[in-house]
Amino acid sequence: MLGSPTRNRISERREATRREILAAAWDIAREVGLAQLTLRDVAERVGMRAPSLYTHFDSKLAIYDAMFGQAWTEYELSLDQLEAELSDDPRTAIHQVTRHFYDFAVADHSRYQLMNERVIPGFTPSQAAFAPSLRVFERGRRSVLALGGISEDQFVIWVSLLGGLVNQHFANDPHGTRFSDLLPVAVDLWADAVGLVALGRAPSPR
Amino acid sequence: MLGSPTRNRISERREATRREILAAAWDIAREVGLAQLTLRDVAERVGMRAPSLYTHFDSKLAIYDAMFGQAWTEYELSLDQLEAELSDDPRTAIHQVTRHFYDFAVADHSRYQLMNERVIPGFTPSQAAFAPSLRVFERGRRSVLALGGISEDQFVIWVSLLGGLVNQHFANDPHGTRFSDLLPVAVDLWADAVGLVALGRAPSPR
DNA sequence: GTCTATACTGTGATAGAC
DNA sequence: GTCTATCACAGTATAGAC
Repeated sequence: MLGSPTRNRISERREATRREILAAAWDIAREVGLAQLTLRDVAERVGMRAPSLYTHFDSKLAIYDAMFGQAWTEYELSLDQLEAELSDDPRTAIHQVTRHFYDFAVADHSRYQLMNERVIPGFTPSQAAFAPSLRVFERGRRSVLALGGISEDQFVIWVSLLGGLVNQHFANDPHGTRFSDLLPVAVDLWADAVGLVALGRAPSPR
Repeated sequence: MLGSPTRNRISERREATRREILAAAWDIAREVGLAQLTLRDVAERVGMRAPSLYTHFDSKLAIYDAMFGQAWTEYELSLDQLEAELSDDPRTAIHQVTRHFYDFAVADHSRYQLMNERVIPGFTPSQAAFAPSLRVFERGRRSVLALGGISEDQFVIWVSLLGGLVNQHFANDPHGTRFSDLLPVAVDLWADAVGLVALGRAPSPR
């Protein structure tokens, strides 16, 4: 019964409506800010009244939760392309991985806030929505450790540095390239300290 | 006229009431979270009704603004003691400065959110409240650059790394010491990379 | 000047008719 | 599945008592 054609058409329609709602929510979040999102605005954009959204989502936080899952899934998918282009040279590779994350983060402030900051009062991602986030972290961890000679501590420090630079960007130069320009400098600083070599030469002396 | 005794007593009373309101606001923020603060709760704690707060503050955001100024002023004052205790050894000194900021940040999540993250929808600090924050930054900048051989870029990278570690703490281990333990490791990594010597020995090889 | 009572607006959320 | 009506609770503007 669950697999009957009728049942499928209905659940497909439901899924499409959910996606429509989420797309509207993203649009509004980008326009007015993640926290300024209101259910009435979202409903209006999809041609509904606010209470009707409760047919598709349990609460406003459930909408944020689905958006959280979408954002991390989107990033997870982007990793496939990154890994296909990844250089054999460890020094070049860490620059690539860092740049990839940084550019994704900086491209959409609302998305970054939802993914990595807890800006929404009361919001904590559900286990289901958190899953892609965990996978991404593990994948990044393996990528970086695979560069050779990197300790767990050094990996966490790299993560912290990268997150710190993104925060500095949004706090102090959200429309400029100051921290984007600083990114390779920071990566080299870290790579020098952990002794990450470039192919064919010794760790660069600074 | 402005300096008459009556005028002073009145303005002193006003100031005391403002401080009382802010103290109540801090208490509630620590209990229920910075963003969950409501004017009715604040008013109740000081024995008023919510609208009465508007005699002393223009808006809820004005209360956050005053709290922002208080927090940075508090940190600014704490720097006097730090600088009195500061070691002559550059390597030891950077550990002290870093630890001082980290411990202050981690001691009060609401305070840190207000000072360094933009968690309150619509809140941007006023120029007046921002002044102590700018002074602290300049003072920190001068302290670090005075250690010798540090570039502006390297200073900004230190700031980013420090902020990143605090964020990681609140996001992933808010009640533990994981990132506190990692702090000296991160500082040494940075100090090694920028060639910050310890007194009487060469930059430590890693 | 200080505080209160009242009320207006906008929010997320629920109940029940269709 | 979507609507209307309504609720509870925010921040806050206003008028007026003291």
